[in-house]
Amino acid sequence: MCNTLHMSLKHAILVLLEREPGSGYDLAQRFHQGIGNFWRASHQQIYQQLKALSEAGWVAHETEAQKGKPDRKVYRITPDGLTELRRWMREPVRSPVLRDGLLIKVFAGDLADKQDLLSELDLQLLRQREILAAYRLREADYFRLGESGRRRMRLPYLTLRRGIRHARDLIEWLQETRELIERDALPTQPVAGD
Amino acid sequence: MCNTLHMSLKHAILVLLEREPGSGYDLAQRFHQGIGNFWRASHQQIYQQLKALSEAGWVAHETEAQKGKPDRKVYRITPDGLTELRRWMREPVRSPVLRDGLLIKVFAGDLADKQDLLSELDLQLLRQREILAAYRLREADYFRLGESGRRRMRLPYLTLRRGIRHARDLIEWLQETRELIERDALPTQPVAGD
DNA sequence: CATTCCTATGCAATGTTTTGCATATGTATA
DNA sequence: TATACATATGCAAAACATTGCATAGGAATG
Repeated sequence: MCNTLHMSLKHAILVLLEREPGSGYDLAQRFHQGIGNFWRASHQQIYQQLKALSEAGWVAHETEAQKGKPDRKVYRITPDGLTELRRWMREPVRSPVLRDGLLIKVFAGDLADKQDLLSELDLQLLRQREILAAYRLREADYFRLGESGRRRMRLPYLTLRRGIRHARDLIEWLQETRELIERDALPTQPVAGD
Repeated sequence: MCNTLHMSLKHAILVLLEREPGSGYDLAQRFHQGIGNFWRASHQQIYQQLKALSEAGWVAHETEAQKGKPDRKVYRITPDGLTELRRWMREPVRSPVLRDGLLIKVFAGDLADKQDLLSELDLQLLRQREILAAYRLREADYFRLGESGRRRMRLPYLTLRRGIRHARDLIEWLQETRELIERDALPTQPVAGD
């Protein structure tokens, strides 16, 4: 178990637990917030991985009884887990998997009804604008922090900047692409810049 | 079999076969080229999916004997496959999975040696610059096409534009992030634009 | 008082992707 | 003449991810 080189959901979990111990439920929330911008995981997946991490000895837990609510299992990273995390940090990352169904649809757009394709693009525009708005709120929170808070949250904020840029760039592409498809037009210029 | 709603590697393969029949090997090449910019697949995966697609009746193949080399199985999309592909084209896409280990490392950068983190960023910069250069060559090819060729390749080119933008944007982020980490500095302004 | 949502956990089955191996020949390079 | 690389296919096992279900009580809404 856990003998393959790259694994990353496990390490994403270890990173979160290194910052602060928490239950599977907590982790699911935190994935939905911060780290979830660049690594998504369902609660089932998190519970499965916590089990595997326990078996590997990289995390440990204590059960906390709660009145009314079900018990919480509060996980924390172990010294072995920290060692493993540091090892992983030194190893080069694999390039992220690219899997965007929307681009397949655009690529093969001739097979679809033009209106369908346009509404798909509109839907994505809507979603990305919502995502960007949420990121902008978090960014504003960051800039309301004092000097020391900003220093402490510097690295997470740098990853948020990546998310903001990504959403902003995707929105621009969606807009330009939508317009070209609607007008049945060809792009006249290469993508600007570098 | 094949009863789940969203599946996309299968559909990416169907899209390629709709454009032109080919063997598993051919498809692996084509993934590496065009569609591979937004959907990557190893040859093992392609062979597995071709088998599943055959069993579902969405593709069919004939074996072509070759002198010297092993036989090729040339796959083509069936009428049922085309029906399925059109159905899939009308269904909304799931949002792409985000899984970027580099961002986990930046997020948790305090655990790592600063030099390690910087060289990781440099490595990514190098890779992305190479990717961007390759995209730019393909873009130049596109603009050398005549009016009719450009019209025919319009949609694939629009997806290439997405790739170019993405690489360009990532490079900018990598540069700015690298510099901030090197200088131990805080970003002074929110990400510009919208 | 019924319905829905939130907290909190998890199993079982299925589906997808990766990893590691295996085969076989032709052509080009050192 | 070794060695490597490109063509061409695939199996088996493990790892990873998704889907659907299940439990259970409290708090809020209608």
